[in-house]
Amino acid sequence: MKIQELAEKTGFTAYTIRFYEKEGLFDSRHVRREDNNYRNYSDEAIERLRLIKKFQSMGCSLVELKDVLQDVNESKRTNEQMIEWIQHKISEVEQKKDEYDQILGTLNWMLTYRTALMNDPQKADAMLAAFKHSNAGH
Amino acid sequence: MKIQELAEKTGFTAYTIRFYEKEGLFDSRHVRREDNNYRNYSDEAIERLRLIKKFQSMGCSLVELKDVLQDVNESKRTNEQMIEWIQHKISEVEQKKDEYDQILGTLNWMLTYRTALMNDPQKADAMLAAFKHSNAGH
DNA sequence: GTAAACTATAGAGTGTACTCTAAGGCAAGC
DNA sequence: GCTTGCCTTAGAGTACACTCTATAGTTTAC
Repeated sequence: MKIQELAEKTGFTAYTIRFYEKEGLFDSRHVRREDNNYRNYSDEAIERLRLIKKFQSMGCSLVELKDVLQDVNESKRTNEQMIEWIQHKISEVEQKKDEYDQILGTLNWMLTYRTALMNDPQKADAMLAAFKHSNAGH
Repeated sequence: MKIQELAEKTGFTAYTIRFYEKEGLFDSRHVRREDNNYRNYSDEAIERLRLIKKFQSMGCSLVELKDVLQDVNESKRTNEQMIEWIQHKISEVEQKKDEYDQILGTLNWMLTYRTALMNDPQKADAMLAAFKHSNAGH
């Protein structure tokens, strides 16, 4: 498929897809050139972009991704290094999930507070006081 | 407390803390000036920075944060708008958590694959084949 | 066969969030 | 009183991830 089609199928712009190629995030499994020099993408390119999106959302830089997504055969890293990296990422993601639970707690507090502010100002004051008190002991 | 102390207590640099002030993320609850023009931070500044860190890790920009963290009294947004924003953020965080579960799935697959590559190459091949097959039906 | 719509490249520009430099003032220890 | 180190500011510089412009070639529809 051509670049515009890939862009539409993945939600990236054609600009971005070319940029990712320049950054070394694709190889011959994903793109080849036609006789007219147009890029021809395989279905694996879709998978690759989905994977990039996933890893990016967990805070991976493009440089890090480039390293990690390389084919096993041509990777600079040994298999042991890769396993180490994956384990590290797994614990990072698990930590992020915990953080998100904390954030949910904060957001729910804010929601309750803002709702009280409208319906029950006295309760809102009490919440604020309780919050300040809970932070007094660190 | 002075800026260096706040920096050490929160893990931000003094540069960043001043930068955040320029961006309007603090108010008189958090910083005041001494006679010598030095910034004097309250304990609330620590809380504020922790909150900034949290919200930032869920993809909030500093501009968005500025809006949201403003005191109820001087906020540009109505309470209703704030409640809407909070609810929106809550569903965003819940979605992110789901995404992270997916990523954990991917990472665990990668870990199993890489381990197999060392100990049981036949299994690794089978995994790769199964993976490609699972993507054939979208 | 020509206009519109797509493709290509190199390289410039943008937005976000820092990060640092330069030049000067203030504070604490010797 | 002087050095060392922290504080101040304005503004420059950096890193990252795009995002677009200019220019040119190719394909498609009429």
